[in-house]
Amino acid sequence: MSEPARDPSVVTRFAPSPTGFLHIGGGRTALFNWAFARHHGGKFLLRIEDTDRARSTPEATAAIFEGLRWLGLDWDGDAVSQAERHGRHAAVAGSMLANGTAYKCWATREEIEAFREKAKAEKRPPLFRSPWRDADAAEIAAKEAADEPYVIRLKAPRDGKVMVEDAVQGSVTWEASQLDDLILLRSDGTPVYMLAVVVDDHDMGVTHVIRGDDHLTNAARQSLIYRAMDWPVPVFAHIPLIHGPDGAKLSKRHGALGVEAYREMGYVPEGMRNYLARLGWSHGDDEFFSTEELIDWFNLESIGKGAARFDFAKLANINGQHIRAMDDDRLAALVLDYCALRELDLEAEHRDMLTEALPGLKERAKTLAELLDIAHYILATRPLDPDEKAAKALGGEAPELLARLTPHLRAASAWKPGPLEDVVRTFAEDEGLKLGKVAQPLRAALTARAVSPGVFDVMVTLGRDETLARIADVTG
RNA sequence: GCGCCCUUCGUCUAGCGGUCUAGGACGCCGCCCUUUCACGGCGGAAACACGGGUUCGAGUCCCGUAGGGCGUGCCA
Repeated sequence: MSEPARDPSVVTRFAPSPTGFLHIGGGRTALFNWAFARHHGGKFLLRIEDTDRARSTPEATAAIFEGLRWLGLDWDGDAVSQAERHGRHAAVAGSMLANGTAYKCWATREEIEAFREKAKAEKRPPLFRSPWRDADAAEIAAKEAADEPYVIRLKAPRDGKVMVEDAVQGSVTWEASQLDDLILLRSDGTPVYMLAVVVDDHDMGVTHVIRGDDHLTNAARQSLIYRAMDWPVPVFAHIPLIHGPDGAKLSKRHGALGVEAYREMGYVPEGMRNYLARLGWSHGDDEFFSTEELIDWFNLESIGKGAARFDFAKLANINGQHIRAMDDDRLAALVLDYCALRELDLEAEHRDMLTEALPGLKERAKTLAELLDIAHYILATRPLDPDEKAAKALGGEAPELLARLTPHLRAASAWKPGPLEDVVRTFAEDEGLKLGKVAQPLRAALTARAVSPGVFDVMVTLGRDETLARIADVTG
């Protein structure tokens, strides 16, 4: 199968505003940009849109870094701070003033508001049409002499069409009359988002802008700024947003969490990357794939246009598949990291037991949280507190049965799965019982759960003394 | 209000005019495997929003309708 040619000149970027955490939707946008850049062997840059000073704190920025690192999305070079580039933004606005693609506007907020109200009342688009766009030189000179505050606006075309070629949405067209003379520079001299993005993307050499489709209309406005500066317009790719299970906007209750919340729920980076990639992008019938495959396969053509709903069940499944497929060293590292995150202090002994039991545990867990729960028999100390199902398995004749089994266990030739299984099987046969009838109470006694890895493995992990002690606890 | 975008099983999606009595995955149901739970295997129910065109032929192209999303700031 022939894949599209690689293009090392590709430069993508992820440009979040620091709101205190990396939103899951932002995580996916970052992933797409990253995967696209890595696929082509190009660059993936990071820019923090901290233009809104009030909301931008070092902590908020750190949270973005942390989220990206956890997801395994490495960026090239240092993150760019948009706020630090305000001088450059203002200079560009100055250039536009000079080349006639922008103008100074002294309209007051009241004037603008009144204009919009009137337009709405007359059922016209509420787009402000500044009288200063075509004001005569004398009027402008008067204002400038008076040193009154002004704003710099883009001189947008009033006629014709504005077209954006989008790699995902196709070519999208607006009537020029639907676009207004957006403000480039505020009256306090600071740039507005629309200007800052264009200048930064241009200066950073961004070739592909991959972002949420809530920016589609912005792309039209931004393309006007590119043209005004005679800069090449990057390739736009507006990807559909992620919706909640009910089809409405993603809210806190169904997944609009920071990626760190998923980390806390026990999802692993491999699983998140796989699931997020499949939300809006596909590669034939492939559902489960590695990050290497994602990079190899990722393209803009296979991004869908419709919004995708977030589905925890599928995320859990994909995550479980990755946990199962993971090699034990990687999994052990993730488990220990997760314990630290949950502030679980593991004794060295327990850590070793956990590592040893990983093969049996990972088959049963969809998340690290589940894995730890199934590992309860390792983490808990005697006397165990059986859950409901385990208590049931320990009822009736179970204590007597286990009491009769105990001497056989003591006499086991070796404390290994094979010999132990032989002992229990022989015992079950002698008792005229199926293996399950013995194994289940045994499991309950040893793990206080009805679910665990194979009992014989559990016995080995626990060791002879602990195993016998736990059985003694229930046989009295 | 105006503009732009979207619409295949419950969900994520394949599908780029005939190979679609629409394929895969998750979830769900049943069976098998089995010391539990999982895993795995087998099978099942389940979708082209609606209405018009175009065409020999439409899930695939065009136009409406309905529903949904986004935008419409001296926010980003």
